[in-house]
Amino acid sequence: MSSTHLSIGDLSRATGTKVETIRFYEKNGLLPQPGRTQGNYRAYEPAHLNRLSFIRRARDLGFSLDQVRALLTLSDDRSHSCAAVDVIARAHRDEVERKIKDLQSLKTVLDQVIESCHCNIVADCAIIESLAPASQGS
Amino acid sequence: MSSTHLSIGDLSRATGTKVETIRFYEKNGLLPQPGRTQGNYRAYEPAHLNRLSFIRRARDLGFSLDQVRALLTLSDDRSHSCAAVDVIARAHRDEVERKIKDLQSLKTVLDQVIESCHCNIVADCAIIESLAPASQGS
DNA sequence: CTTGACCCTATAGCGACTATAGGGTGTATA
DNA sequence: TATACACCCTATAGTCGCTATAGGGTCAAG
Ligand SMILES: [Zn+2]
Ligand SMILES: [Zn+2]
Ligand SMILES: [Zn+2]
Ligand SMILES: [Zn+2]
Repeated sequence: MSSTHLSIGDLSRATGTKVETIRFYEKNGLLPQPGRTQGNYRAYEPAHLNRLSFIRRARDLGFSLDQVRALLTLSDDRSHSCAAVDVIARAHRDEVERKIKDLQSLKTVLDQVIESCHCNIVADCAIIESLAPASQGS
Repeated sequence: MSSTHLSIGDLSRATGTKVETIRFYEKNGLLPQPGRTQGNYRAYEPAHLNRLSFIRRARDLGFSLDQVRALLTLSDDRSHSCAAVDVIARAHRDEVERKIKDLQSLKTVLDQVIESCHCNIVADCAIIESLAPASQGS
Protein backbone atom coordinates (compact mmCIF):
# COMPACT_ATOMS: atom_id res chain seq x y z
CA MET A 1 0.00 0.00 0.00
CA SER A 2 1.36 3.40 -0.96
CA SER A 3 1.80 5.95 1.78
CA THR A 4 -0.96 8.17 0.36
CA HIS A 5 -3.56 5.44 0.70
CA LEU A 6 -5.30 4.45 3.90
CA SER A 7 -6.50 1.01 4.90
CA ILE A 8 -9.90 0.46 6.43
CA GLY A 9 -8.13 -0.06 9.75
CA ASP A 10 -6.48 3.33 9.39
CA LEU A 11 -9.88 4.96 8.90
CA SER A 12 -11.21 2.96 11.80
CA ARG A 13 -8.50 4.16 14.17
CA ALA A 14 -8.57 7.72 12.87
CA THR A 15 -12.31 8.12 13.41
CA GLY A 16 -13.12 5.64 16.16
CA THR A 17 -15.42 3.76 13.82
CA LYS A 18 -15.60 -0.03 13.75
CA VAL A 19 -14.39 -1.59 10.55
CA GLU A 20 -17.74 -3.27 10.00
CA THR A 21 -19.48 0.08 10.35
CA ILE A 22 -17.28 1.59 7.66
CA ARG A 23 -18.17 -1.25 5.30
CA PHE A 24 -21.81 -0.74 6.29
CA TYR A 25 -21.61 2.94 5.33
CA GLU A 26 -20.14 1.98 1.98
CA LYS A 27 -22.83 -0.61 1.32
CA ASN A 28 -25.47 1.97 2.18
CA GLY A 29 -24.12 4.66 -0.09
CA LEU A 30 -22.75 7.06 2.51
CA LEU A 31 -19.10 6.44 1.79
CA PRO A 32 -18.04 6.06 -1.88
CA GLN A 33 -16.36 2.83 -2.86
CA PRO A 34 -12.60 3.23 -2.65
CA GLY A 35 -10.01 1.70 -4.96
CA ARG A 36 -8.58 -1.71 -4.19
CA THR A 37 -5.05 -3.01 -3.74
CA GLN A 38 -3.72 -6.05 -5.57
CA GLY A 39 -4.81 -8.12 -2.58
CA ASN A 40 -8.35 -6.69 -2.81
CA TYR A 41 -7.94 -4.48 0.24
CA ARG A 42 -9.79 -1.18 0.28
CA ALA A 43 -7.39 1.73 -0.40
CA TYR A 44 -8.83 5.03 0.77
CA GLU A 45 -7.89 8.56 -0.18
CA PRO A 46 -7.71 11.38 2.38
CA ALA A 47 -11.07 12.62 1.03
CA HIS A 48 -12.64 9.40 2.26
CA LEU A 49 -11.34 10.10 5.72
CA ASN A 50 -12.84 13.58 5.61
CA ARG A 51 -16.15 12.18 4.50
CA LEU A 52 -16.17 9.53 7.20
CA SER A 53 -15.32 12.14 9.82
CA PHE A 54 -18.24 14.20 8.59
CA ILE A 55 -20.56 11.21 8.85
CA ARG A 56 -19.40 10.36 12.35
CA ARG A 57 -19.69 13.91 13.58
CA ALA A 58 -23.21 14.17 12.20
CA ARG A 59 -24.10 10.81 13.75
CA ASP A 60 -22.70 11.99 17.07
CA LEU A 61 -25.07 14.92 16.79
CA GLY A 62 -27.88 12.42 16.35
CA PHE A 63 -28.71 12.97 12.69
CA SER A 64 -30.20 9.90 11.05
CA LEU A 65 -28.37 8.23 8.19
CA ASP A 66 -30.96 9.67 5.81
CA GLN A 67 -30.25 13.13 7.16
CA VAL A 68 -26.51 12.51 6.93
CA ARG A 69 -26.91 11.43 3.33
CA ALA A 70 -28.83 14.63 2.60
CA LEU A 71 -26.25 16.78 4.39
CA LEU A 72 -23.45 15.14 2.44
CA THR A 73 -25.20 15.75 -0.85
CA LEU A 74 -25.80 19.37 0.10
CA SER A 75 -22.24 19.85 1.26
CA ASP A 76 -21.01 18.58 -2.11
CA ASP A 77 -22.99 21.28 -3.90
CA ARG A 78 -20.95 24.13 -2.49
CA SER A 79 -22.61 26.90 -4.48
CA HIS A 80 -26.12 25.96 -3.42
CA SER A 81 -28.15 27.87 -0.87
CA CYS A 82 -27.77 26.49 2.60
CA ALA A 83 -31.47 26.86 3.40
CA ALA A 84 -31.97 23.11 3.04
CA VAL A 85 -29.14 22.50 5.50
CA ASP A 86 -30.86 24.76 7.95
CA VAL A 87 -34.15 22.91 7.53
CA ILE A 88 -32.55 19.56 8.33
CA ALA A 89 -30.67 20.90 11.33
CA ARG A 90 -33.71 22.64 12.78
CA ALA A 91 -35.93 19.62 12.25
CA HIS A 92 -33.42 17.51 14.11
CA ARG A 93 -33.11 20.00 16.93
CA ASP A 94 -36.88 20.12 17.28
CA GLU A 95 -36.98 16.36 17.50
CA VAL A 96 -34.29 16.35 20.17
CA GLU A 97 -36.28 18.97 22.06
CA ARG A 98 -39.39 16.81 21.88
CA LYS A 99 -37.49 13.76 23.10
CA ILE A 100 -36.12 15.69 26.05
CA LYS A 101 -39.61 16.80 27.04
CA ASP A 102 -40.99 13.28 26.67
CA LEU A 103 -38.22 11.83 28.79
CA GLN A 104 -38.63 14.52 31.42
CA SER A 105 -42.30 13.80 31.94
CA LEU A 106 -41.48 10.11 31.90
CA LYS A 107 -38.91 10.65 34.61
CA THR A 108 -41.43 12.56 36.70
CA VAL A 109 -43.74 9.56 36.65
CA LEU A 110 -40.91 7.14 37.37
CA ASP A 111 -39.80 9.28 40.31
CA GLN A 112 -43.30 9.22 41.74
CA VAL A 113 -43.64 5.50 41.23
CA ILE A 114 -40.28 4.72 42.84
CA GLU A 115 -40.87 7.16 45.67
CA SER A 116 -44.15 5.48 46.52
CA CYS A 117 -42.54 2.10 47.28
CA HIS A 118 -42.17 1.81 51.05
CA CYS A 119 -43.13 -1.81 51.21
CA ASN A 120 -41.43 -5.12 51.72
CA ILE A 121 -43.21 -7.68 49.65
CA VAL A 122 -44.41 -7.64 46.08
CA ALA A 123 -48.04 -8.05 47.14
CA ASP A 124 -47.96 -4.53 48.56
CA CYS A 125 -45.46 -3.01 46.18
CA ALA A 126 -46.58 0.35 44.87
CA ILE A 127 -44.39 0.01 41.82
CA ILE A 128 -46.13 -3.17 40.76
CA GLU A 129 -49.48 -1.68 41.67
CA SER A 130 -48.81 1.31 39.48
CA LEU A 131 -48.36 -1.08 36.56
CA ALA A 132 -51.28 -3.38 37.27
CA PRO A 133 -54.67 -2.28 35.97
CA ALA A 134 -56.63 -3.78 38.88
CA SER A 135 -56.23 -6.65 41.34
CA GLN A 136 -54.60 -9.46 39.47
CA GLY A 137 -55.48 -13.07 39.92
CA SER A 138 -53.81 -15.02 37.14
CA MET B 1 -66.93 -17.73 21.65
CA SER B 2 -68.38 -17.69 25.15
CA SER B 3 -69.05 -14.33 26.73
CA THR B 4 -66.29 -14.85 29.29
CA HIS B 5 -63.66 -15.19 26.59
CA LEU B 6 -62.03 -12.37 24.71
CA SER B 7 -60.80 -12.34 21.15
CA ILE B 8 -57.47 -10.86 20.16
CA GLY B 9 -59.38 -7.94 18.69
CA ASP B 10 -61.07 -7.38 22.05
CA LEU B 11 -57.68 -7.20 23.75
CA SER B 12 -56.44 -4.95 20.98
CA ARG B 13 -59.28 -2.46 21.43
CA ALA B 14 -59.20 -2.66 25.22
CA THR B 15 -55.50 -1.84 25.45
CA GLY B 16 -54.78 0.11 22.28
CA THR B 17 -52.35 -2.58 21.17
CA LYS B 18 -52.09 -3.74 17.58
CA VAL B 19 -53.14 -7.33 17.03
CA GLU B 20 -49.72 -8.18 15.60
CA THR B 21 -48.08 -6.77 18.68
CA ILE B 22 -50.17 -9.01 20.92
CA ARG B 23 -49.12 -12.06 18.90
CA PHE B 24 -45.55 -10.78 19.10
CA TYR B 25 -45.77 -10.63 22.90
CA GLU B 26 -47.06 -14.18 22.96
CA LYS B 27 -44.30 -15.45 20.69
CA ASN B 28 -41.75 -13.75 22.91
CA GLY B 29 -43.06 -15.20 26.14
CA LEU B 30 -44.57 -12.05 27.66
CA LEU B 31 -48.17 -13.12 27.28
CA PRO B 32 -49.06 -16.77 27.99
CA GLN B 33 -50.65 -18.74 25.19
CA PRO B 34 -54.43 -18.59 25.50
CA GLY B 35 -56.86 -21.37 24.71
CA ARG B 36 -58.27 -21.72 21.23
CA THR B 37 -61.77 -21.85 19.83
CA GLN B 38 -62.93 -24.56 17.45
CA GLY B 39 -61.97 -22.27 14.60
CA ASN B 40 -58.46 -21.89 16.06
CA TYR B 41 -59.05 -18.34 17.26
CA ARG B 42 -57.26 -17.24 20.43
CA ALA B 43 -59.67 -17.14 23.38
CA TYR B 44 -58.37 -15.00 26.20
CA GLU B 45 -59.31 -14.92 29.86
CA PRO B 46 -59.67 -11.64 31.80
CA ALA B 47 -56.27 -12.42 33.38
CA HIS B 48 -54.72 -12.11 29.95
CA LEU B 49 -56.16 -8.65 29.59
CA ASN B 50 -54.71 -7.67 32.95
CA ARG B 51 -51.33 -9.00 31.94
CA LEU B 52 -51.38 -7.19 28.63
CA SER B 53 -52.38 -3.94 30.35
CA PHE B 54 -49.44 -4.40 32.69
CA ILE B 55 -47.09 -4.92 29.76
CA ARG B 56 -48.37 -1.87 27.93
CA ARG B 57 -48.17 0.36 30.96
CA ALA B 58 -44.61 -0.75 31.62
CA ARG B 59 -43.72 -0.19 27.97
CA ASP B 60 -45.26 3.28 28.14
CA LEU B 61 -42.91 3.94 31.03
CA GLY B 62 -40.06 2.91 28.78
CA PHE B 63 -39.11 -0.41 30.38
CA SER B 64 -37.48 -2.81 27.93
CA LEU B 65 -39.19 -6.09 27.14
CA ASP B 66 -36.55 -7.87 29.23
CA GLN B 67 -37.38 -5.60 32.14
CA VAL B 68 -41.09 -6.12 31.60
CA ARG B 69 -40.56 -9.87 31.60
CA ALA B 70 -38.67 -9.58 34.89
CA LEU B 71 -41.33 -7.34 36.42
CA LEU B 72 -44.04 -9.79 35.39
CA THR B 73 -42.19 -12.70 36.95
CA LEU B 74 -41.68 -10.71 40.15
CA SER B 75 -45.30 -9.60 40.25
CA ASP B 76 -46.38 -13.23 40.03
CA ASP B 77 -44.38 -14.09 43.15
CA ARG B 78 -46.55 -11.99 45.45
CA SER B 79 -44.87 -12.99 48.70
CA HIS B 80 -41.38 -12.12 47.50
CA SER B 81 -39.47 -9.05 48.59
CA CYS B 82 -39.94 -6.14 46.23
CA ALA B 83 -36.27 -5.17 46.37
CA ALA B 84 -35.71 -6.61 42.90
CA VAL B 85 -38.58 -4.51 41.58
CA ASP B 86 -36.97 -1.45 43.04
CA VAL B 87 -33.65 -2.29 41.41
CA ILE B 88 -35.22 -2.56 37.96
CA ALA B 89 -37.22 0.64 38.36
CA ARG B 90 -34.25 2.62 39.62
CA ALA B 91 -31.96 1.30 36.91
CA HIS B 92 -34.48 2.40 34.34
CA ARG B 93 -34.92 5.82 35.89
CA ASP B 94 -31.16 6.29 35.95
CA GLU B 95 -31.00 5.42 32.29
CA VAL B 96 -33.75 7.90 31.48
CA GLU B 97 -31.86 10.51 33.47
CA ARG B 98 -28.69 9.82 31.51
CA LYS B 99 -30.55 10.06 28.24
CA ILE B 100 -32.03 13.42 29.22
CA LYS B 101 -28.57 14.77 30.06
CA ASP B 102 -27.11 13.44 26.83
CA LEU B 103 -29.88 14.99 24.78
CA GLN B 104 -29.58 18.28 26.61
CA SER B 105 -25.90 18.65 25.86
CA LEU B 106 -26.63 17.54 22.32
CA LYS B 107 -29.25 20.24 22.00
CA THR B 108 -26.81 22.85 23.30
CA VAL B 109 -24.41 21.97 20.49
CA LEU B 110 -27.18 21.92 17.91
CA ASP B 111 -28.37 25.32 19.08
CA GLN B 112 -24.88 26.73 18.69
CA VAL B 113 -24.44 25.17 15.29
CA ILE B 114 -27.78 26.43 14.01
CA GLU B 115 -27.28 29.86 15.54
CA SER B 116 -23.96 30.23 13.76
CA CYS B 117 -25.46 29.94 10.28
CA HIS B 118 -25.86 33.45 8.89
CA CYS B 119 -24.80 32.58 5.40
CA ASN B 120 -26.36 32.04 2.05
CA ILE B 121 -24.48 29.35 0.26
CA VAL B 122 -23.24 25.97 1.38
CA ALA B 123 -19.63 26.92 0.80
CA ASP B 124 -19.82 29.33 3.73
CA CYS B 125 -22.36 27.44 5.81
CA ALA B 126 -21.36 27.21 9.44
CA ILE B 127 -23.51 24.13 9.94
CA ILE B 128 -21.65 22.23 7.25
CA GLU B 129 -18.36 23.60 8.53
CA SER B 130 -19.13 22.35 12.00
CA LEU B 131 -19.48 18.86 10.59
CA ALA B 132 -16.47 18.91 8.30
CA PRO B 133 -13.11 18.01 9.87
CA ALA B 134 -11.09 20.39 7.67
CA SER B 135 -11.38 21.98 4.24
CA GLN B 136 -12.90 19.36 1.99
CA GLY B 137 -11.95 18.87 -1.56
CA SER B 138 -13.48 15.59 -2.65
C1' DC C 1 -74.40 -17.44 -1.11
C1' DT C 2 -71.69 -13.90 -0.96
C1' DT C 3 -69.76 -10.01 1.36
C1' DG C 4 -67.00 -8.31 4.82
C1' DA C 5 -64.97 -8.15 9.31
C1' DC C 6 -62.23 -10.69 11.72
C1' DC C 7 -58.78 -14.32 12.54
C1' DC C 8 -54.62 -17.57 11.41
C1' DT C 9 -49.37 -18.61 10.22
C1' DA C 10 -45.06 -17.47 8.32
C1' DT C 11 -41.87 -14.34 6.77
C1' DA C 12 -39.55 -10.02 5.80
C1' DG C 13 -38.69 -5.24 6.80
C1' DC C 14 -37.35 -0.98 9.69
C1' DG C 15 -32.62 1.70 11.65
C1' DA C 16 -28.02 1.49 12.65
C1' DC C 17 -25.28 -1.21 13.45
C1' DT C 18 -22.75 -5.72 15.46
C1' DA C 19 -21.26 -10.39 15.28
C1' DT C 20 -20.16 -14.61 13.23
C1' DA C 21 -18.36 -18.01 9.87
C1' DG C 22 -15.09 -19.11 6.80
C1' DG C 23 -11.78 -17.74 4.39
C1' DG C 24 -7.43 -14.69 2.05
C1' DT C 25 -3.17 -11.32 2.60
C1' DG C 26 1.02 -9.51 4.31
C1' DT C 27 4.81 -9.19 7.41
C1' DA C 28 7.83 -10.39 11.29
C1' DT C 29 10.19 -13.76 13.54
C1' DA C 30 12.12 -18.63 14.93
C1' DT D 1 11.18 -21.59 5.09
C1' DA D 2 7.64 -22.22 8.16
C1' DT D 3 4.48 -20.27 10.81
C1' DA D 4 2.33 -17.21 13.74
C1' DC D 5 -0.28 -13.23 13.81
C1' DA D 6 -2.54 -9.00 12.63
C1' DC D 7 -5.18 -7.52 9.35
C1' DC D 8 -8.36 -7.81 5.47
C1' DC D 9 -12.34 -9.95 2.50
C1' DT D 10 -17.54 -11.50 1.62
C1' DA D 11 -21.87 -13.04 3.05
C1' DT D 12 -25.20 -13.74 6.34
C1' DA D 13 -27.70 -13.48 10.63
C1' DG D 14 -28.66 -11.25 14.93
C1' DT D 15 -30.06 -7.14 17.96
C1' DC D 16 -34.81 -4.40 19.66
C1' DG D 17 -39.67 -3.71 19.41
C1' DC D 18 -42.46 -3.86 16.66
C1' DT D 19 -44.96 -3.37 11.76
C1' DA D 20 -46.30 -4.98 7.31
C1' DT D 21 -47.13 -8.22 3.89
C1' DA D 22 -48.72 -12.55 1.59
C1' DG D 23 -51.84 -15.98 1.43
C1' DG D 24 -55.03 -18.09 3.41
C1' DG D 25 -59.32 -19.66 7.02
C1' DT D 26 -63.74 -18.48 10.07
C1' DC D 27 -68.00 -16.55 11.09
C1' DA D 28 -72.17 -13.72 11.20
C1' DA D 29 -75.32 -10.79 8.57
C1' DG D 30 -77.95 -9.64 4.51
ZN1 LIG E 1 -5.57 6.70 -5.14
ZN1 LIG F 1 -42.14 -2.12 46.37
ZN1 LIG G 1 -61.40 -20.32 29.50
ZN1 LIG H 1 -25.73 27.86 6.49
